[in-house]
Amino acid sequence: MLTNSRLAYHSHDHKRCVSAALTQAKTLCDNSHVRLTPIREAVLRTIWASHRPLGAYDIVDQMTLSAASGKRILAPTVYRCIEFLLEQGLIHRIATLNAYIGCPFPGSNHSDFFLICRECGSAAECSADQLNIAVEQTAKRAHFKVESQHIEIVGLCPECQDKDQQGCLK
Amino acid sequence: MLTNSRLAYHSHDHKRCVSAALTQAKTLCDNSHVRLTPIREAVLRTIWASHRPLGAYDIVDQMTLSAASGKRILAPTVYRCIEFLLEQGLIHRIATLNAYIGCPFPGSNHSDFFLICRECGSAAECSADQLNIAVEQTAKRAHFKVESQHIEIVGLCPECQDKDQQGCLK
DNA sequence: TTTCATTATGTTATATTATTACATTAATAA
DNA sequence: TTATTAATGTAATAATATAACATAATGAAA
Repeated sequence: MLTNSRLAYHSHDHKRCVSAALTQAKTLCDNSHVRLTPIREAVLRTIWASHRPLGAYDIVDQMTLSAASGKRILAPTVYRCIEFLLEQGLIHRIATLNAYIGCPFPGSNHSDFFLICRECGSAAECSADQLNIAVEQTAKRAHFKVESQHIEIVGLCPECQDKDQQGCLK
Repeated sequence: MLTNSRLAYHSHDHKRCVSAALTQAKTLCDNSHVRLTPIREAVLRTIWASHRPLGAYDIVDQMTLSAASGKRILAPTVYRCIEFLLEQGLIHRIATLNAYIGCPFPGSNHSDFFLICRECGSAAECSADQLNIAVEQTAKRAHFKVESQHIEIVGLCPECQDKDQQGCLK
């Protein structure tokens, strides 16, 4: 099983996540002969600021903040970058949240399986053959031909389970 | 496995789907001591007009059309009914489409597993233990505690596969 | 039944998310 | 260079969803 759950839910050197994501992005875009422009890279970097899915207008705000001398990045620009990054498989849309998250293993086989912590907001991605097979078999019994799948799980990540045990939540 | 895929994807006497849904809704609301008011029932009926997920403003438009003498039903009213029906498990939100669909087996165990045909737009719901187990096990390997799940599959329903074979699509 | 409290709906305004249309600039190819 | 295509800037607006507050309907208690 492929997953970034260790990183997503525990404190770690996040700079390494970001640089790994950017390196992979550059390689993939090179190979696909598409351009990872400075703005697209900046959007990707903004989304990778944490393991929490980020809304489109959060990205707009963040980028406006971090841009030199308050240069405004407007919604259509951000949406165009999001569209590009989705097409290249570098980010995913978390549909139940209308939010976007970086893909930790772009280019690899995907389950499009997300574990979203309702408490801390962090989301991990997993890819598991067993799950894909179960989806395929269940669909098959309905004579349905699967082309893409999207699975969102909401619950508690390991850290927030601990806090919950200790009565630290709510 | 529980599914309404036969009905969802093939021509059938849809009036029976609607009346079954309304009967179940009344029973469930009675048992839960909540009120299925005329407006809530009308929204449920509108959503059940087909097996295709319906957007909130589609519901607004449909209801305005079918209401006597063009009485306008406004967005907040519809959203409040949607909220109620979601809470009672009588409808589901298809997150990737921002749209709503009737639940064919409210009150039963759920997988929240939807098979959405990209061609005809119809969606079937399935509930399969095998799938729930696969989700649970995959989450477990990430030490994640599942509280709710939502699975959307996009592809081709049986009828549209046939049409595709015959070259009738695109 | 009357009164009170609660729940549901009506109405206006507005917040949030996403896209269209068109102008301008930058990158690539002939 | 020049032509072509791709990317970005900008203003306006569409589509989806909610807030705030007024009014009406319902159910429970006196």
